[in-house]
Amino acid sequence: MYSSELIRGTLKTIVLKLLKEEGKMYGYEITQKVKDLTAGKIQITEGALYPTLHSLEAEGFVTTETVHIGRRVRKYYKLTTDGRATARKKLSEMADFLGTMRILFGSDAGMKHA
Amino acid sequence: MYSSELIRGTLKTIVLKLLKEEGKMYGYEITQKVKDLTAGKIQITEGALYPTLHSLEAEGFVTTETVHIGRRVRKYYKLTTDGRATARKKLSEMADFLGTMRILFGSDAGMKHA
DNA sequence: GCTTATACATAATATTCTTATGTATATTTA
DNA sequence: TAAATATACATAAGAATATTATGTATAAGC
Repeated sequence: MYSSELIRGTLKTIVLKLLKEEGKMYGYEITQKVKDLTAGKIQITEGALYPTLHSLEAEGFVTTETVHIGRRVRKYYKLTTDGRATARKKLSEMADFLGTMRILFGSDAGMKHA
Repeated sequence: MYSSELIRGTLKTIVLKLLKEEGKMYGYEITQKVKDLTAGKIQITEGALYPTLHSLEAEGFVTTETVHIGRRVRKYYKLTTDGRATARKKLSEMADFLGTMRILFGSDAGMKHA
């Protein structure tokens, strides 16, 4: 796990990226997907995720659909047209930002898997 | 300029990195250096920087030396032994984190200058 | 003389996260 | 089969870290 301050600020962008790729996802699924993709290094907490999802909905970037699985409830999130535009913007900003970080921290930073 | 949320959490690490490289720096110099290195994309505000420097000092990671330039005052910051160890740790964490971000956002992310 | 740059600092506010707590169903394992 | 773990949602109190605004003062450029 990273010291949480680094992850701070990236959550919304991560969620938008996943929704853009997967079409629709529910909260718990998002936490597991991120955990998988990052080998457990990033573990999104529920206290952070659900408020973020709710705020994305309030901003009109996602719509929800509630599905019953047996007696349990799942709430799927999916991007709106606005949400797709925002995702594109945020993702391009993130790509640019990561490039800038690589300049700041040396071009070998973040290349462990190369 | 990036939407501020992305930069959030990286400030302390940026400062430690610069101090490690430059030996000693004063506050204003740090803001200019970061602005230069990032082509203006990251502009550290004073309200963020000075509290951060003060907290690094309170934690024992830097010492200060006040120098008079004419009638004006400059406060130089320099890493302690503890500070150097922390810098190493933070920088390696940052490198790892950037690698993880590149996995999450696609390996072309952050490679604009390649 | 006026504007901009240099150089420090702090306070009120906003944002975003952690930690703790709550509810409930489903599955695995001892 | 009882207990533990996993699935699945949610919110509230508090902490951390930034923004924005404000304050003080000297130096340089136009």
